[in-house]
Amino acid sequence: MPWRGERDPYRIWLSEIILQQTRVAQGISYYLKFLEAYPSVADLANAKETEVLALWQGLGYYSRARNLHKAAQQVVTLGGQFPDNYQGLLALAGVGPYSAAAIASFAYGESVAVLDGNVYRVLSRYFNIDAPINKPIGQKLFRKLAQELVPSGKLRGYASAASAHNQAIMDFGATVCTPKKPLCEACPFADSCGALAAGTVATLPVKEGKIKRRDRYFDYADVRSTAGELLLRERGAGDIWQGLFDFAMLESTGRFAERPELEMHLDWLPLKQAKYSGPRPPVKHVLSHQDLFVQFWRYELTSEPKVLPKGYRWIKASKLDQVGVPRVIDRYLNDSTLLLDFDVLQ
DNA sequence: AAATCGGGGAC
DNA sequence: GTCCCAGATTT
Repeated sequence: MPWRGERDPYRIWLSEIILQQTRVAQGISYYLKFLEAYPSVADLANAKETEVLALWQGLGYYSRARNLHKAAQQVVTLGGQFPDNYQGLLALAGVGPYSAAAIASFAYGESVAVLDGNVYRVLSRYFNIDAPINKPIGQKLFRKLAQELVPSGKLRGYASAASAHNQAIMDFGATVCTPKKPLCEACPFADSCGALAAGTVATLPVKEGKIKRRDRYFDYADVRSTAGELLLRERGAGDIWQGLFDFAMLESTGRFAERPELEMHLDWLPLKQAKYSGPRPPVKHVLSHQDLFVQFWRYELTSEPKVLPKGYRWIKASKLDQVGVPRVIDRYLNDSTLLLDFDVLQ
């Protein structure tokens, strides 16, 4: 991991935000990309939010990117230096208890416990605790326990003993005390593990309740101008993908739309005179709380509207990398390119 | 206290 | 299909 042993708070912060609810393997390339684009926190603060979201494209939980940008500007306001303690770090946008503890211990050696999915798992098993880790009651219990275990004092080669401890317990959870098939035979704590003795390893940690999901149906219009530009719309607050760009669309309940419905909904576009194809075979796109059923229609205009509604803009295909688009849109665009190439070859 | 916010990998 | 990931924020 490129951030291993890192002491620069900017780099630690960047890695921790990227790694929230994200596997290390998925985050590494983004970390390197961001570091190259924004070598310092000031560089990040001076960027446009749209540009930051474009770089974040594909990583999900896009509020992290918006808060990353916002926090960078907070730091610049503070004089360009990161807060040097847990409480100060907690005031930065997108920095919660976990990230503040990670930065405070790794960069400054503060004796504060990190509490992430790994730590919940290790502690719940070692101490055989079945309190729910996704409820305030359980989280309070584990926070107290985790903090009691953090050492104070120095340790050669680390920011502090606490820093090494935090790093170690997360590494242990990621490599030995894993969610499925933990390596109990090779575990150095097998002799004193409460869950192993009680036979409850496989049931811990306990998570209560299940998330509610809902189905949504999107009919997207891939509209091209006579010059071959794409019509994109910036997504606003109050829904998924805030700050990213997708196409003009119609959402329907329980089913896809028919072509007349879509064209009536987009009556500010001269779709009747356009060269039309579609719909493409629908795709299912799964989010944490929603199953999206998405269908694409393509229109090549023969004339463009004089003005576009708020949020809409024309974008050249060559400049698509300057805005962030949802994965499902990105996949469609890549597939379209392949299909176009195929048509050309025939 | 509960709901929401992405996308991918392992099983 | 299910679960989980170096969680945070809003309601």
